[in-house]
Amino acid sequence: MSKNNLDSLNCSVATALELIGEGWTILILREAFFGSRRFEDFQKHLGVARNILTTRLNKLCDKGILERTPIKQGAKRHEYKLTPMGRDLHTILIALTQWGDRWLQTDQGAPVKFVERVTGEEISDVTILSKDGREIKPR
Amino acid sequence: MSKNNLDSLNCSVATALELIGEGWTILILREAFFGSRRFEDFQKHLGVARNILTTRLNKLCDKGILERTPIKQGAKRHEYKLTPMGRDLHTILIALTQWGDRWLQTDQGAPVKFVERVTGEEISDVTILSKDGREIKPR
DNA sequence: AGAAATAGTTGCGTTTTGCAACTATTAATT
DNA sequence: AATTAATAGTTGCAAAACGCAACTATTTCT
Repeated sequence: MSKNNLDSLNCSVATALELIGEGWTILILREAFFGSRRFEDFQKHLGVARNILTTRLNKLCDKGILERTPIKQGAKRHEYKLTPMGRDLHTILIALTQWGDRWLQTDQGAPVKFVERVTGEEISDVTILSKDGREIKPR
Repeated sequence: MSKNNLDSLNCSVATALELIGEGWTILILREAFFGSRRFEDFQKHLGVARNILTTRLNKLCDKGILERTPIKQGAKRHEYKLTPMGRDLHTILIALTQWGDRWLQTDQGAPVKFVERVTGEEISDVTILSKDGREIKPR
């Protein structure tokens, strides 16, 4: 997939995919949402090759989706945290998860449920709403 | 990205990405939502290499996201159409588009707006709702 | 100080992509 | 019906991306 081709499509989806469409990137972001912060966390949970993880984390930081901050003040080691731009990817992650749960049989059902932190209630399916709040179906 | 690795994560996101996470696949699906049906439509609009397009369309058909149907009854040539499983990807496409529009500067603003067919009204941002309809923010 | 943990880097083989030319079949034109 | 153009791939080869395992360099812990 040549960068030039995608650019020339001049489309938000194409541009977004240049940032988060490479292999492992979305899974790395999912791990970040689930609380992973450090290189070894991501590596152990995902089993991704270390050199690939390095390049993905670097790119995500460069593009402002993750940020590197010291583990504690004065420390030399750093951790990778979602920026607001990164946290805003939650709709994509949840839409992906729910689509997967609806259409792809896994052996053990839906292994992860999203619940509200405050109430502990499960969230509902992602829906596309019109500006006045009615649900919209495709086409 | 080894298939084995992803499988062992046993996660809807990982499984979903095995189907739609390869290069060009999501853009092909976007074209399908925009009305492309035939091989040359996809190829011309995206500029994707023809051999890649072949393998992606085959996989999407194999997995039930697209289906091949004769262009008209009795015709030898076929077209690629979204199945219900494919149409249900609209949340992911819209979430991606809206994230891109919010965070990625393109030279000419948001080039595509999603509108309701019936009313012509623009749709609102994708939000994650709790089961009783309140909006939920990440964390 | 010494040992263990952490965070990468490096080299190399494999796989996936991209490109362009070529082929085969179907549909349109005369 | 024969010829031409359009459509839908296929093939071979070069370039880029990925995967693996071993190695290195810092930090942190004891």
